[in-house]
Amino acid sequence: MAPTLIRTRTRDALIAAARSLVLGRSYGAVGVAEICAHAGVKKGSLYHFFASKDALVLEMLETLYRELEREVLRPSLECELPLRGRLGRFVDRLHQFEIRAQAEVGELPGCPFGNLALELANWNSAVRMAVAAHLEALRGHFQRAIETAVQRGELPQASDSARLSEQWLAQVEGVLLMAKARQDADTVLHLLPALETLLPVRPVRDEERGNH
Amino acid sequence: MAPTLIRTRTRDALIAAARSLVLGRSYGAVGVAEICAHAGVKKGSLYHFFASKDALVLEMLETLYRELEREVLRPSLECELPLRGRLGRFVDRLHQFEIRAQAEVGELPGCPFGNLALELANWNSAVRMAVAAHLEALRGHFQRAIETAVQRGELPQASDSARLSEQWLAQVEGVLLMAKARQDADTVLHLLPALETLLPVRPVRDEERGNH
DNA sequence: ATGGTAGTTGACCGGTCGGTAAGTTGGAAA
DNA sequence: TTTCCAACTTACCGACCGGTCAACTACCAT
Repeated sequence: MAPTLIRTRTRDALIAAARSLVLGRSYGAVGVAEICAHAGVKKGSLYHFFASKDALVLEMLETLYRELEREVLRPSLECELPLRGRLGRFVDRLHQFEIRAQAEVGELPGCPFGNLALELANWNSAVRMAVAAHLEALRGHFQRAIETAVQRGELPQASDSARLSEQWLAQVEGVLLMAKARQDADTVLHLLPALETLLPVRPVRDEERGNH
Repeated sequence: MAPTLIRTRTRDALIAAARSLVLGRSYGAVGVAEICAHAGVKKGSLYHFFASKDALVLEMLETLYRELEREVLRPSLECELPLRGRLGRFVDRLHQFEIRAQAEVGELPGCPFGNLALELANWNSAVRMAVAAHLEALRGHFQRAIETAVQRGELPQASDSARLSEQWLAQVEGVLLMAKARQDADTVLHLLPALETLLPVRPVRDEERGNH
């Protein structure tokens, strides 16, 4: 009933088209004409619903991040497992996310936020700032998972959760960059488990684990 | 005397301009008109020396990679120090490379090859293939450094140098992505030492080192 | 002096870019 | 039935894209 909940068919089609095309290529390599054609809509309609190409991409990124949180981040990093188990789930969910996106979009997208952060670095735009904010939010998920593990005694009390989360983010972005460059989702499975190695203690043997 | 050694002033200026602009922004965001203006040359001259924008960028990348090898890779990864020392030098040289580029170009470039690999992924062009080749060459430097360390007994004989070099490359690319997104060269110093952590043994204490 | 040639120039090409605005349509409220 | 407005279409804009081309200049070998 709330008017803002009425999502027009055209509006959704435009967001979906922008998502498919921008994830498959890049921001600059996709034009509004192509987005409209892919959505089965004329250009004028795009500018009826969105103030600009930027505004459309901005909203697409918003929905994309929410989906990433719902299907990858929360089910893995916030579950009840110990940290290593959560990491395993994260790698697996991320792998499946890439595979699904590859099937839908036609190209393996890597990390859409990392991609745009690189492409739009030194470009003053609202998109650039939103992308940076999403990357920071992603890092926040990592940091909270680490802090939870510290509280549970799985990691030393002195662990620097801020720096560790940054190193995790760097590793994730680097692995996704290589996966996209190679168009190979399995690269995620092969390289991302190294996230464990970045932790301040070696992989904990079962008999060693517990409060210390 | 050899005719091919006569590098015209114009030619060099075009390569330098392409380097400065493409590193500062991206491939798609820089046009030939802008490159020519930055080089103080008219567009016709560009197409006298280069067959296309692609050909110019291709040659720019070639010289850039040679410089990277000369000033970063070889002095660090191929020196006589133990692996940890070589890694420290690598981090430091890379940090200085970013700072110098930031001073010359105006923007922190991150890894030019990683940037282009992302931007041109799923784009069939000669530039894309050259970029992939340069990334693979970079990984080769890492792998050789690791294999040398194995031969010297600094790492276990069973070390998987191919996979380790891939994880290093991912970490380097990820850190440079974040450094570029933040336009902060110190990010390299803060995050890249994690390369050590990816090695199959914990940081070796001095009294522990030696053949095993 | 003369012809050849590498370098340079400016005008120009078709195509595409993001964006605009006037006009048409259809359905719900009055 | 009339009015009104959101949804949508069509035609168009100026700017810029990578690239072409014929003409011109400067210099060098003959």
